[in-house]
Amino acid sequence: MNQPIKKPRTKRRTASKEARQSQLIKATIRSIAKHGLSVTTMATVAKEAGLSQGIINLHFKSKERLLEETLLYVVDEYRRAWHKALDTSGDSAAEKLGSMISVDFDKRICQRNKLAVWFAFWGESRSRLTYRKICADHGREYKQVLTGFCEDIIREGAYKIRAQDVATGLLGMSVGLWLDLLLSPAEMSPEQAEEISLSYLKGVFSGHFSE
Amino acid sequence: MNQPIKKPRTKRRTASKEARQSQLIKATIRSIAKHGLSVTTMATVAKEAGLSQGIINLHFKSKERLLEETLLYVVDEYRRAWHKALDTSGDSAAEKLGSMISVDFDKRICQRNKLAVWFAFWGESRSRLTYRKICADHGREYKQVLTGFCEDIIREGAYKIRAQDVATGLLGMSVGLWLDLLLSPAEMSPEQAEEISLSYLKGVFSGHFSE
DNA sequence: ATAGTGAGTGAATGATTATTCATTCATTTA
DNA sequence: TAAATGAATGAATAATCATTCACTCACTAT
Repeated sequence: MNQPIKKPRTKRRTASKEARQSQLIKATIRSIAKHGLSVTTMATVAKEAGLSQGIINLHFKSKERLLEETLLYVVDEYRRAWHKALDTSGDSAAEKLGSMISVDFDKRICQRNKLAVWFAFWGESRSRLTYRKICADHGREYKQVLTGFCEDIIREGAYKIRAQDVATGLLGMSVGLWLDLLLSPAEMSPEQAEEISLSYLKGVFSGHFSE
Repeated sequence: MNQPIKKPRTKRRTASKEARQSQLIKATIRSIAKHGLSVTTMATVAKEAGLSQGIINLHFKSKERLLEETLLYVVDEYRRAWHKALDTSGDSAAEKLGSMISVDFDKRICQRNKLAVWFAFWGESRSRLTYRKICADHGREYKQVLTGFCEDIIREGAYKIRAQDVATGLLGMSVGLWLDLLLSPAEMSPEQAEEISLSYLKGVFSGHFSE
């Protein structure tokens, strides 16, 4: 407190642990999107972050941990987004379902950098227990909530279909539409994708979603 | 022709170019499924094939070419499968559509090793033009055919939905269900997956698919 | 049989990469 | 102000990897 005047001639070289970790995770996301997971090295991440080689091992123990934390970050951001959407949406099951769909195609969630991370880790999941577990844990929770709303709607409308099947199909369709957004952004927009998902819901729950 | 009797004391050490290349591609598929693409090395592939280090550079110029040929192999196998299914299925658009779906969940096509390859390359596609092009070229053809049948059905049934949207949604759902088969085989079977896809078609084309 | 052909090998090479650590430097504490 | 702290650096290290190539071996043609 005794140095009120101080020219910050150079940029701050130190930052809080959390800020640096977040900075490195975001750099990892960009590196995976730009170079692919198998060409993402400590060097590409450090360069992307504008920091030095050794800093990743300082903040994360190893490259592997950095990658796990990156996956966790993306999964958790998605999880928080749909939890929040459920909190602020209308009370009916149909409205809840609709708000979950719209999160899938929210610009923040389905931006290409993030989608690249999802697909990169799915591609490695078969051989990496940790990745598979992170994805499976979230997927289980998500599908359970989705199934609950479908059950309500089916009860209300006496539809002849299994709730679990609709939930699985809906989630699956989001994954496939995400792939379109990732690989063919010229031929697919988040708005179109959301419309396609809604048309599925109109098809199976005609009494609830046909405006 | 002058040596009718010959004890093959050791295994044949030479094989035709095609046989070796096919052997190496299949070994690559197993390696990607077992170790993941980013841990698949010349050594893991050679070991999986039961051959020596140098043989990959002999038959394919580089690791990169081997990977491209592997992706092409899987894509082409899938392409041939649905072409063949269209040749042998009934004439109506609904039957054609149904037979394309059943190819997606044919044991030969959706076995986990193959699915691991699809997702591994999708994960790298953003940063590799060659992979992206191979996937996009097939995807375009597939979706075009699918859209054609949807147009026929929509015309026949006067459904209020865009053919392209159904085709995109259907293809997307297959991708998502493949992910379930890849990551959670205990909770998803090809039969269930096919049923879920069909329930989507029943929803949007109720007059054509409700038995 | 013998020479010739080319598939196949695997040790050697050079490039890349994750990790370590002695050192530097900004900031805080005394 | 001086000492202490710990964030950050980046050169050095050790490990891994793709590629090369001189050589071996199976098979064919003469």
